[in-house]
Amino acid sequence: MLDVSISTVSKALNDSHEISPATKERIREAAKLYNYQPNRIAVNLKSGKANTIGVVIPSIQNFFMTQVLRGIESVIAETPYNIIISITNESYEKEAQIVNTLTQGFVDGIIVTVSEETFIKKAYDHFRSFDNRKALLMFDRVVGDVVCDKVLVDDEDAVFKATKELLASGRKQITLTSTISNINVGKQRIKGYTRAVQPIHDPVLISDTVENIEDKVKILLDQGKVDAIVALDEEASLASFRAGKAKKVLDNKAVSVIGYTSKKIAENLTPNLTTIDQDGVRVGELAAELLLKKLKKPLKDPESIIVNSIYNKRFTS
Amino acid sequence: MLDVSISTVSKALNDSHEISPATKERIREAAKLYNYQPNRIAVNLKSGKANTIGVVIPSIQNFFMTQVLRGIESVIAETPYNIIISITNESYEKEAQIVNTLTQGFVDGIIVTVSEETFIKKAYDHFRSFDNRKALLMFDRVVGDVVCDKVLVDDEDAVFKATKELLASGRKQITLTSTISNINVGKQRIKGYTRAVQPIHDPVLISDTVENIEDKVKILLDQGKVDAIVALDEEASLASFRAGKAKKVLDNKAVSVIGYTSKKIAENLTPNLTTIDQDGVRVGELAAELLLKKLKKPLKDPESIIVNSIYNKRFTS
DNA sequence: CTGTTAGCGCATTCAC
DNA sequence: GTGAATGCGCTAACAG
Repeated sequence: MLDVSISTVSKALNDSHEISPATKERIREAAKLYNYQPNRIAVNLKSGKANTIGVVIPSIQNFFMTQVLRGIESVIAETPYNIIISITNESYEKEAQIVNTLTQGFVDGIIVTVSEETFIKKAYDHFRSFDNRKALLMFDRVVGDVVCDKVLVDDEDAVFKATKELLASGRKQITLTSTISNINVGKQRIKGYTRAVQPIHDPVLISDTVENIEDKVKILLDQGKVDAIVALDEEASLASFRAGKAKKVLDNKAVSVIGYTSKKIAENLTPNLTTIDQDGVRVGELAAELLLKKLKKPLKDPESIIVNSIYNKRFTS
Repeated sequence: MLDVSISTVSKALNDSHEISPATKERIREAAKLYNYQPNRIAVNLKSGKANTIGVVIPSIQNFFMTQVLRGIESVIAETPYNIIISITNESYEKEAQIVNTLTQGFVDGIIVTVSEETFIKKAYDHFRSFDNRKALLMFDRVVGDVVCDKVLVDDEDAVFKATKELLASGRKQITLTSTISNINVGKQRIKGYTRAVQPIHDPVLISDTVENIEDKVKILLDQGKVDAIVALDEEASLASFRAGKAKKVLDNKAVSVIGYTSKKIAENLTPNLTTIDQDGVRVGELAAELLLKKLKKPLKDPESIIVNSIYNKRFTS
């Protein structure tokens, strides 16, 4: 149309040194005028690269995940890579489908938190089978069997230490509540709790739905069998908190509740909730950095990094 | 390798009627064995379709957005389409870049909430310029000038009604707090508030950062110039709430706070927070349905749908 | 400095 | 019922 060949256009737009400044300028103007945009799909197909990394997570309704996303984004923003996020809703089928789709040309690598159903089914083939040249990194909920880079949180240790703190502050009957016992993260945390209380008393585990946790905690409180609760996730934390409020044992400090909750919630509750804080942003940053490293040197051995949590005491006693 | 041509394989895998059941079976087995996956990029390039819709939002750190995402996903899950989500972090540049990338072959249509910076800059070209055959839908924060399908929330009306309720319950000095006055949603809500209080008293607007809101509300409370606060977003709600708690005017019901907050937060605060609830899931569902409709009939005239909010009273007085 | 050609991986006519 | 050839939009090696 402008009396030049197609490849000249391509070269001009890519600022090739073999095109004269004059024609470059003409072509660029025409491109702007006609609002030409190179078809990324074709570029990807040709180059075999996507310049995109995929993030596959079970849910977005939780503070930790949004923090991790922020961390990933802050790192990736400094690179030419784009991010696409997909949500599995804790479904194995959806996870497998998404991982397959993404790795079929859309992305160069993926960052994954494994869904609950996948853990229950122990079905990990979708992580093993895809083209080895795609980079894979798991964070938070990882599968031991699958060989890949990993970014972990010190779940067992963090809960162990937090429980110890409770014991040190004079608590004698500590109950654990959880809605996430099906996934390895939950199991690790239970280990930490158990290891801490074992010398003092038998572990008391309430591993159930939100509603049932609230009811069961109330019963235990009525029986006077609890003076502290360790909650493993936000749902369990709030259920335990509500039970304590209902039984009026929180404001007078008869019972302490500590849990995994966002700062925003913990600080606005009355009384404030003591929490175990995970550094989600750091997890995301490390995950992104590690993946980028692997993208550059695909042959490197897989690494695992552990990010420590912080015990954020907000009660007095 | 299996003594058939490339096109036979393609047809067999796509279940073409021109291939004999026998060879189909052989090819499928081989495909499974070698874990063959058709390259989606190539398929897209060939077909000109992506079977994917893009969701572009400014942030994910807020309950409404996660609800909308759930709504979108529940609808899209019933279709052959995939979803990819991208976050703009309220940045114009990122938004423009993402919209351009996605529409260059990755997606068939996009669902967008416009970022704050884009509103401030009034820079909407990236929404106008892309290929008309891509479908575009805006929700929540929409640009009046841009012609496309829209799903809106009844911002002005909802705040108008809520403020009226406060007045009806005997409140006489209502202050508004907001961190979102730069975007049209915030402006609409301010209109609703103003329209409601105007007959009674001059509007009092605290439009600031979270920290400043908390301080300014405290000052107003000290001066005895407020007996109710309408907060336009979660940050403002919690800042106003903390100020009220600090001044001990909430538990004795001297002051009412109502705001935009997730149920999870509202119900666990003491006292519970009265809220204006947006039906995010419904917004997402409608957005997805409308976009799918447009994908089928690209020539239809743009539609706008308004989703009503619900006033969820949790205080007594 | 510019144009011709081939090929990325697939689906789809059109012959056979 | 099967295979050879063409092209999706682009880049890059090669000629001119």
